Amino acid sequence: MSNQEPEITGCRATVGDAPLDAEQAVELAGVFKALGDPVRLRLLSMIASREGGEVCVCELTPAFDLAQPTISHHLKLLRQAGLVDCERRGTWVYYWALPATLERLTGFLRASVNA
Amino acid sequence: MSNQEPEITGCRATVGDAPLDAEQAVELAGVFKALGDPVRLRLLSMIASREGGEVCVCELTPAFDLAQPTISHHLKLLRQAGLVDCERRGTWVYYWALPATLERLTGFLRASVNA
DNA sequence: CCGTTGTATCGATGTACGTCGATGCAAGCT
DNA sequence: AGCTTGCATCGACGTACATCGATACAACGG
Repeated sequence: MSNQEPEITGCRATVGDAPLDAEQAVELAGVFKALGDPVRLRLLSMIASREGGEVCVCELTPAFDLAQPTISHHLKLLRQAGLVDCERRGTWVYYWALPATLERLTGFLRASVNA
Repeated sequence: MSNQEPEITGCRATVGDAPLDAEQAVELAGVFKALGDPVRLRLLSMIASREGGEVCVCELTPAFDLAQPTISHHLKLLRQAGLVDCERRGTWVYYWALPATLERLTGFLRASVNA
């Protein structure tokens, strides 16, 4: 449970301002890769769009035509990317989005729109 | 040359507002996947950050410790994702960024920050 | 305590992807 | 024409990834 890998070095990288150095590119690409799957994108969307900010896994799993371990695996990747975190409360596990990571992505993308 | 696959159905999908439907998720995930590689991210960054908006491939290729076909391959994936386009002018090929696709990504991500 | 339910992990399998050398093609030069 | 240079495509190879069934673990209920 709780966050795992990334702990991304805090700095605003942008597409438009200056070319990314190799290290930042690896970190950012890891997050984008986590979003590069339709199932994970829908999972994140379901989690982030929820009023209250939390969703029970028991609500996420049946929303897809996939086996339970597959959903669990995708949730793990979202966790490792720093996009969501979770907590067990009694029988169920609840997930919520971590806006900081999403902000890093928008910060990177935004600058290119004006470039 | 010129754009290839996506022609993404124009509509603003967001993480925060409502869960993505399956079809939109596939389209968006395809673009995110294109950004899910450090080399492609740096390529896009180099292209988008360029004053004038265009970069010659002859300038991109030597910036990496990779074979020329590899860079060409990554540029092709960026093209297929609708993130860049290119044109041959004489001997050289020039690439530029397509802001519309990037805007679609920021539009999707932005809403979750407030959620 | 034992069965049941919710979730994560493990191991296997097929497919997708990053990388490369070899080759092809286009444009300029001599 | 022939040579050279810039870039794309092809085919092959190794690795990473999405998916699954089986299993393990955690919490609750009888």
